[in-house]
Amino acid sequence: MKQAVHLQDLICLSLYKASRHLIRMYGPLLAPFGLTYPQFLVLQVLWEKGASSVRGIGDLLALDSATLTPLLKKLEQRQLVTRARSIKDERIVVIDLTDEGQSLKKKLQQIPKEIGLQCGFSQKDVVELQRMQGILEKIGAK
Amino acid sequence: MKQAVHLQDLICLSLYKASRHLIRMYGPLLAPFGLTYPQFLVLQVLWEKGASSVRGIGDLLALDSATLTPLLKKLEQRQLVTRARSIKDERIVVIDLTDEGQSLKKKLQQIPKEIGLQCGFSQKDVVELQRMQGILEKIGAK
DNA sequence: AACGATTACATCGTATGCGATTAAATCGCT
DNA sequence: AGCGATTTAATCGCATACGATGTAATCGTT
Repeated sequence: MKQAVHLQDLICLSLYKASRHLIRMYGPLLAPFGLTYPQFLVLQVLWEKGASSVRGIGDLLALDSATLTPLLKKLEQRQLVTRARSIKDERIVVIDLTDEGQSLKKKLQQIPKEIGLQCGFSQKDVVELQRMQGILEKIGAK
Repeated sequence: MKQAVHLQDLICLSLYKASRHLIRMYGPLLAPFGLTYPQFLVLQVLWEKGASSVRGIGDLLALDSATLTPLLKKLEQRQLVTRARSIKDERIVVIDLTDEGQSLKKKLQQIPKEIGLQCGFSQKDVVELQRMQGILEKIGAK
């Protein structure tokens, strides 16, 4: 009953630092395209899933409309996506890629691998990190 | 040369989601004390290390003065910490706990364990997570 | 049909994060 | 001692995050 919790808030602090560090690594690679990491993630969703609702994007990224709506408006202003109310259900706003947004896929899609290299992970690290994924997904499962 | 990078931005997205999810879990536990997670982290540093410079805190949490200065001013207004220029080196601002800040330690220190329980990690998960730590620290090593 | 509950977004307020820049103090080297 | 380089904080601008709230559309039941 003695053990003080040290700067090992262990898991959470490590995740917090590692997450921000990786996002910072993305910065310089995305800046030439005028994009941020969350914006890149939204594009990634659209490249993979096609037209999606705000909710659909938010479910995949664990972000709500308070964060996504302003972000999506910026992507719309950049002409990378379109925003339109669904006809079948007026509550839903459908986000879709413009040609320009679609065309970015080829230019940006190798960035994650780039980051992986910069991290200098060993083969073993990669295995660990992938096993870790399962556990992290569990955390995200609410 | 074919493999598209799917929503497995793998590592980074998982970290990003897991980190935010854990921080969200802290929210309700810290709110009664009027604290946020980053503020709690700063207090944790001070509880463990004692009086520290802004830089010293920032090194441990990977945050710079642009983030810490406003945050520390808030903690100062709450009377939880003091801010004072060092006499030996006027560049340095020394942050120290007030009695009130010190006294919060007992009340807040069990929160991380609380979170751990809520996550429902198995014994095995914990081992994995700790092994993961080493890898994550490597990421944070710039 | 009608109406309370639910769902999907949008908006507001507050609190981070961080790149870039500035200002002041200290260091190092000659 | 003198001065350019470095170090430490603070400031600015912009882009998230998220709890709380508001609003309109749709759903479920009666």
